Amino acid sequence: MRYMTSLRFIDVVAREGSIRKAADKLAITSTALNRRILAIEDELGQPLFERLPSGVRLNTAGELFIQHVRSQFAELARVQSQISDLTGIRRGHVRIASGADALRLFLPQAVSQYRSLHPAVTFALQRCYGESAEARLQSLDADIALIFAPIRAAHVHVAATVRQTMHCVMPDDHPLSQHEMIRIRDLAGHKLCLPTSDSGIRQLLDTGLLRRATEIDVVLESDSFEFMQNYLRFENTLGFQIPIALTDLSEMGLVAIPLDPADVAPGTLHLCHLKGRVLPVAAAKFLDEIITSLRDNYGEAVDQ
Amino acid sequence: MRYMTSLRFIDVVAREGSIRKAADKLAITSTALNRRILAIEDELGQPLFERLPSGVRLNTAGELFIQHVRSQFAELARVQSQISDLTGIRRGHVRIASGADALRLFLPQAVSQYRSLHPAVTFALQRCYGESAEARLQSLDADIALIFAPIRAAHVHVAATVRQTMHCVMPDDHPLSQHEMIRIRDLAGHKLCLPTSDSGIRQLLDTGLLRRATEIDVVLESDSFEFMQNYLRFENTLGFQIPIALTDLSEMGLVAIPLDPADVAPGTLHLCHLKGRVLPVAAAKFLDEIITSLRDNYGEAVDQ
DNA sequence: TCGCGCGATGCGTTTTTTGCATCGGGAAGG
DNA sequence: CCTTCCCGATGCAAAAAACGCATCGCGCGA
Repeated sequence: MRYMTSLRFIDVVAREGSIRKAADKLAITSTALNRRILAIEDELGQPLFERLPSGVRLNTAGELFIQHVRSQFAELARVQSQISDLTGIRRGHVRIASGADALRLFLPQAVSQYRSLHPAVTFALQRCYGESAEARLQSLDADIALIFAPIRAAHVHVAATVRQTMHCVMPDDHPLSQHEMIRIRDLAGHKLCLPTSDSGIRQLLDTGLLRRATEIDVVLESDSFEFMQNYLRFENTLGFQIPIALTDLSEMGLVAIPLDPADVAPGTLHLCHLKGRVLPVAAAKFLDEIITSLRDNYGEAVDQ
Repeated sequence: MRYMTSLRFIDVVAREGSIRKAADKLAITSTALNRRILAIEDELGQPLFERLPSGVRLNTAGELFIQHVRSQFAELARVQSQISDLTGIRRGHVRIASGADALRLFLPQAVSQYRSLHPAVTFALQRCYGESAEARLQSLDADIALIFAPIRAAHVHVAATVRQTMHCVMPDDHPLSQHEMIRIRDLAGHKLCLPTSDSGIRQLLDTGLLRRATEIDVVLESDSFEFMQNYLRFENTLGFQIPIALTDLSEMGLVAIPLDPADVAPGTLHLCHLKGRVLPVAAAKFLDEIITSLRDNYGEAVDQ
């Protein structure tokens, strides 16, 4: 929308921290951009940016204003999507912030199923962990977040939760592969692959392992589940995963066995959006879909 | 704010129902206005107005959009007032929709007291009854409403309520003037002045009188409390009023005597704003003030 | 001390917006 | 049935706004 040009510009300047960099990104001259900002500050009666030698930075008023600007964008998107829905064709763009877990299989399936019904809806999937996912909701860079970690920020609304029991993944010829359930003490003497510590899985494991004070043998850390899963096939080690991230293991010669919940507490996957925000039609309906899908596939412990 | 010009224009067109009339009001030519509207419709991808021979009218998409536009204005006002508050000077404009009751004495006092503390805050007071006050909250033409009537619309949030016992107003030489409390049956044989039926007072009275099936003698109806109160001094009749609207009666030779609550149920004065809306600082603080003031002056039955 | 990168500003040019004149079409009135 | 009036839409020229270029002043780091 044309009338929002100045607002869009301000948003970019705030993100870039420099008028010249923002101007580059927007493909205009710094002159024009600078004057737009001066004009708005003038109309508002006070500056939004502090001028530093290295660029600009939002002041307190600017922080308030930029939040308003971003909510305007989100609101406009919502209204547009609502209007499009009147014609019968659902349009829109849904931005999802998710941990790597749900990006493996669950979200690809869910998104493709939704898009087969509503081809005019586009998606953006951003991989990120707990706190940064919450931040993206706040800055309106994401509509929906799937967070496998405790929710910290008060501005996040949890639309649904799913309990996820930690699983151990291993080659099917691994010594532990015949267990029905694995205890922490069983891990002693085995080689482990762990996710990096920003992952919710790792945080749960750390809590469990620490409590049991078990001597463990970590041979590898990675933030890529795919890498770790493939690595297990070459070195006979143990990986960890939650159900939502479990792909079809058997054809890779792998098995997943639950850890005893008494040792490692089940984690909780949260479906969230920004509190107080009315989501665009497309995003709201997609959220409904995945809540239903989670309830159907990962069962019992889904709350509204 | 300049960047909102097109939106302001659209709002005026929607209200006027005609591009040419709106153009007159905005002191521009219909050409310019027309093209702005076409431009926005073009950007949005679909028309917002139906073209009638006599002018234009919002279609469904337009209704959705205009609501968005108005909420943008309200939001901007809120942010501006919040930013002004940073500098220590509270600025803003508070629009209040109220029945005639509170406009007599309570609101004049409350507003003047607030303005003595915050002279940069301006006020608009709109006299209107129940349903239309609710409509003004919805269309964002008012920030706060004082409604002496049941709340009908779901979009209205009640911030506080005050119970108001119905009083009978009469010259101090009236036969009933020595009563401690008046029953409906006492009214038989006396001449009455009643507010018009859009008033909350009248509605309460009608309920009470109907239930008692008392024969009453209505000599006069008016929507002006001031007229009625003055009229009582010339013809020895009975008027009705609630405490918040009672001015200093004794110096006019009038007295107010409560009606028995068993006969006429006490009414409820509601302080409302639009549900889900964040009020501008000035409006929010004023609301706090009058809630406190009501609690102090009209006592017991104030809820949050 | 010099050079670099930053935001601000004067000035000529380009793009956008506006106003005037006019068209086509439906509604009301003779 | 025709005329008249008022409506929104549109071509074109003038006015206004936005833009880009060149340049200034200033603080930081080499």
